[in-house]
Amino acid sequence: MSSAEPFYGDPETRHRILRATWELIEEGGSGITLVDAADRAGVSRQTVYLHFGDRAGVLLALVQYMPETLGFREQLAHVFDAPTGAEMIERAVKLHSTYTSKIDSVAQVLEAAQYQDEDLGAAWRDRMDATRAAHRAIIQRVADEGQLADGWTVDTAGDLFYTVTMNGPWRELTRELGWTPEQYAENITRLLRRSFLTE
Amino acid sequence: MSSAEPFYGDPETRHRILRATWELIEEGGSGITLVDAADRAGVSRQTVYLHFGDRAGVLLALVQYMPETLGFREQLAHVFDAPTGAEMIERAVKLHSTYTSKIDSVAQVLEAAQYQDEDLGAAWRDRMDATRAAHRAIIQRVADEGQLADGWTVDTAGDLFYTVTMNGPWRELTRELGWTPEQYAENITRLLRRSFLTE
DNA sequence: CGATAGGTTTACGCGCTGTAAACCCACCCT
DNA sequence: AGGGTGGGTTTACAGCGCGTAAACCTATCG
Repeated sequence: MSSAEPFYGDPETRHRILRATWELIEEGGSGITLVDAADRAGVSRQTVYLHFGDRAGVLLALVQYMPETLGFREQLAHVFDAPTGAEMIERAVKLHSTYTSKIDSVAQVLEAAQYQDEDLGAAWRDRMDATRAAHRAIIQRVADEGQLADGWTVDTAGDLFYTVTMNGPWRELTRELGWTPEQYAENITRLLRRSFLTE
Repeated sequence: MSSAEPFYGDPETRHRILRATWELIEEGGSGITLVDAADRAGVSRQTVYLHFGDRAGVLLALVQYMPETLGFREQLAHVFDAPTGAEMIERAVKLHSTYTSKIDSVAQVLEAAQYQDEDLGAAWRDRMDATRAAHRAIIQRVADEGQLADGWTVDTAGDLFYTVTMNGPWRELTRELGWTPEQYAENITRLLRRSFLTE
């Protein structure tokens, strides 16, 4: 029942629980337990329940908390400030790569947990939909400039852009195959430009 | 301790447990429990432990069982029979798409579970490495034919080919965005060909 | 006819989740 | 001073799934 509980308790405490959870997931992987998080936050387990209702509630809160504390909105604005569509693609991939390197551990846990809690799943899909819309908008810009290569529609290319730059491939390339985030950005950008843009 | 237990018990029973697990995951998603699997297989919970050691052991066995029962090797051979590298790419993507549509539910569970059991993680990585090698070999063939576009190395293009055709993007496109496996194959093929092949 | 393989039944301990209730303390208000 | 209240703590308990152990059943085979 992690549904939109209004404010409860000291925001400072809430803040600390979220940070603790975040840290723990980054360090220790997925097997994080509420006791761990509570301990790290210097708080009893029950306090966590007071603030977030249940386990999924904590993760749900993290979905908002992370982009906020990392100033994601502002960085995204910079992408849309780009002069050309081609430049937007490059900036978007770069942002995606650096941002993902900061949140991917948590994202991985969220991805897995989304199927076990309805609210959490909905929140996650919300973010995905927003991401997808942004990618589509970029392709739309490319098309408006007459630069979208033959064979693509805005929808198709937008969806491909969105899915190809999802966390899974990024994770595999950087974590398992040893690519740096910069290499990722460079090569994915090349892949996309060659496919989507007219010469 | 799901480590390579030798044969134990009736192979038929083993078979039925695996099929039951497979079915349940396909139907019900990730929250599958050993009781569920045992019940469906018409067997007691302890029998499952006798055959597979523990939960991870069942999934571990599935990693082998699925490609075997689906005749994956043979289909893969057909990919490598292709006359040209470009044709190999097309066949590989097509195979990937149809095969994934049969195993993705289970794959999703395996992906999630791989971090909680060492042996299972190793087995999963094994399969991933094999997949990656196959993709690389295809790109190598393209390069041998002098068809690899400027800017790519075999390694880089191979890794991109491998990661772009991972399950995550496939899942998102088909399950969430409503693409058919055929649309997926067609568009991913277009994406890759445009990027990797010389005109 | 006894041994063995393949399963079943019963039972137990463990860890994590989620809920509930009683209590504690600091602060504010009158 | 004294009562209320908000924010937390402590203790306790039920439930579920995993994993282990031991005793028992029953075909089959030499």
